[in-house]
Amino acid sequence: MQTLVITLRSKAISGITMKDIARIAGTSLSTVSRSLNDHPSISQATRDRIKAIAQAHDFEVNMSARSLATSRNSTIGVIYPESLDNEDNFYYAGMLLRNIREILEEAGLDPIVTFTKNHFNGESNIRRLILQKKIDGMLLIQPEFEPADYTAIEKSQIPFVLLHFLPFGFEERDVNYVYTDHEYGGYLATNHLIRHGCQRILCVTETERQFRERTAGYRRAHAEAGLPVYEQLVYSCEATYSAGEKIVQHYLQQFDQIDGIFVQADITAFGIMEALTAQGIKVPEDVMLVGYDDIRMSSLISPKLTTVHQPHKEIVRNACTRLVELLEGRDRGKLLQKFVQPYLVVRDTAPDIGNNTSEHSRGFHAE
Amino acid sequence: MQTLVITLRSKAISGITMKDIARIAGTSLSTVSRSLNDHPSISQATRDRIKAIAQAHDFEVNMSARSLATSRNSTIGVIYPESLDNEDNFYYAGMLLRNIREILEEAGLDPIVTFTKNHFNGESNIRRLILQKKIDGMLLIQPEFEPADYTAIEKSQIPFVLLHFLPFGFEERDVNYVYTDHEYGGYLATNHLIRHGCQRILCVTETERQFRERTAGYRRAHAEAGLPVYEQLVYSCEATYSAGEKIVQHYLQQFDQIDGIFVQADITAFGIMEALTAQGIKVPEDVMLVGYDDIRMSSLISPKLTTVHQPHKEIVRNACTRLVELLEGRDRGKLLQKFVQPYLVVRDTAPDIGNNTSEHSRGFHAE
DNA sequence: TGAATTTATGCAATCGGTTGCGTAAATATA
DNA sequence: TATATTTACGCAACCGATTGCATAAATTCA
Repeated sequence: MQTLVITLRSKAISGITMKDIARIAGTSLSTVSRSLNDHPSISQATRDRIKAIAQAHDFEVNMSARSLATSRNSTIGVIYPESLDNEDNFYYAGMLLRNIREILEEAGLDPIVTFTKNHFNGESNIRRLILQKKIDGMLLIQPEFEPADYTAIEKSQIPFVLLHFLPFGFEERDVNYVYTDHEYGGYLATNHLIRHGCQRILCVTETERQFRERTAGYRRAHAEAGLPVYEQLVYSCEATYSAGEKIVQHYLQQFDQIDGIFVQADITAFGIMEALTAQGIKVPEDVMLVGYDDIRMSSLISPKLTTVHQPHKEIVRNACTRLVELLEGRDRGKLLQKFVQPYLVVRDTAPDIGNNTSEHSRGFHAE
Repeated sequence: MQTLVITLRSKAISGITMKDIARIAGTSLSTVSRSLNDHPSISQATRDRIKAIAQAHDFEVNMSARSLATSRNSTIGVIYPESLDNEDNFYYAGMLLRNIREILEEAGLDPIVTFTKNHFNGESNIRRLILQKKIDGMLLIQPEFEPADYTAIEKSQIPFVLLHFLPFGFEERDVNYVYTDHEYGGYLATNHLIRHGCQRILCVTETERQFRERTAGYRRAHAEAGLPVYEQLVYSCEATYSAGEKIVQHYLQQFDQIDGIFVQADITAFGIMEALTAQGIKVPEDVMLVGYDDIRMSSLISPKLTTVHQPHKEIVRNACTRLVELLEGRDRGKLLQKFVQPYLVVRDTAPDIGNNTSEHSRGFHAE
């Protein structure tokens, strides 16, 4: 189906400019600009008149022109590793992005998303974004940095906030961040299992920082309860579904001893549950299980997963609020280094003593 | 922890400009611009020399300036309804976005995402994006349009492609779109059930267009097989998890008759399976079940879901390719109105006759 | 009422590129 | 060798805003 398209060479039905408004209002261009930006030195009458004209003509400021003149863009870069965007982490990245968009919108900012690849990538996206002046602030969701990237960020002097991840060594640097108290999350999960009678708790972890911290919480819970930690029960592997099946295979002989599992990623928990079921091992009757992340699926499958919930919204809100502060030049000297507290969501795989499958029963906060 | 921040008033370590390069190279500004843009009327020698200088100084073009001069932005707007971003559809939206980002990146374009709210929203995001000149093309993922929005789009004369949804009436308009052949998807699913002996197939649908088309496929499969369609078995409801539970309740008395279910959304299928299990009805032994969407979860739960897969990547690739064409002014007269073919993924809830749970066994394509 | 302020507005430079047009130098043509 | 072309580059206008500085008009003060 072919169509004749007549391309008008006359400038399309594009919006009017401030110059046009000036002509209509019989004022100067500067007056229009100042009126629309609520500059104080404009009389109320003129301001109103000009705003009315702008409104009547559907005027919207040309952001390129404004950016060029002010070197501000009202867009901020959201940068996260490509690996956060894989099928298993999908929900996770989406959750963060969704909250980011929602909160930035209130501040009149647009997020522009880009990735950092894991494999080295000479032509760094970050550097490009900064130099092209497309962004004037950054939300960095990065477990670690390419040295070149971080150098580019620092040299650029554009404001940024780290969230969700905290690369090693950054907790003491003069950097704004919002991070979860994973040690406490690990403690909550393990303590829950111990309080419900578990004595030999398998701990499925990973090598990244936040997992190590969860394991530290696992240890603290044992210590507080006067229980020994069996090192062979601490198992490190990728946080994927298929890893869960391997783990069950690996510990198959020991499931008469193991009475609890703390899996530090829900997706892995699913793999484990599936494999356990296949082996005729029942959750929670034979072994209790607590996950970490509280992804959507966890409340849908059966039995529903008891898990540690990370307060994404709180993380994002804190980070965005701080970033906006920085963009507006407020409190530049302040430093936001916040740890948010996760909480336990008790469901079926490790139910509460009364066995009431209450949703969202919050754990105690650390402080 | 307080820190002393010394804000340098000297213009930060921002990049150099073309003017700087011109000075260094001892040429005019225009020559620099033309060199970097590979304009033909520049000698190879000059071009190389200038590019070398640019490279050596980490030059990146200031996009605001370029946009202002050319009224092009190399960003395209990705616009979808907020409802696609809810917890149940999450994976879905993420899947599309992910593919979009990947494909646009190859073309040197940045996506900028925004939503349309369902509740009326005078201050339309679309209009703002267009008038502010932040985007020079659009990917529209919209089941329908606010009249005001669509008018703004048309008047703006910026290129756009519809994908994934096709609002009523648009199939015959001079509009580029990529859409799935849902009728065929519905046919595939139903035909699979019928061929495996199902005679009374519950059809769980919804009111939106794509669902109606799936139901049309359901009817065609019946007609071809010479089977009657029992209208009371066609049930329309929201595509959510909880709806699934309600449905089982609603049809509880009839499950001695019903031998197959075609659920037009995987997430609803999960709700149904859960409720069926609770009632002691077994899938696939007592009733076979085919879903639609092939979300991640479908291949993870047990029994694994037989479902219709929509080829997101193909949809997105077609749409993006066409959009890039339009942006470059190529084939403006052409019209891309493409239907992509979904295929059936046979898994456990409606296994193949040989009962081999082969993944990704493709259905036959319609043409 | 004249001088000192304050208020409201305009002028013009600037942000960093792109591009039509003009022209000198280099090359091809007769 | 004189002329016609082509090649390579510079000039200057322009894109649409913002903003420091100057100034006319309005207001306050003495």
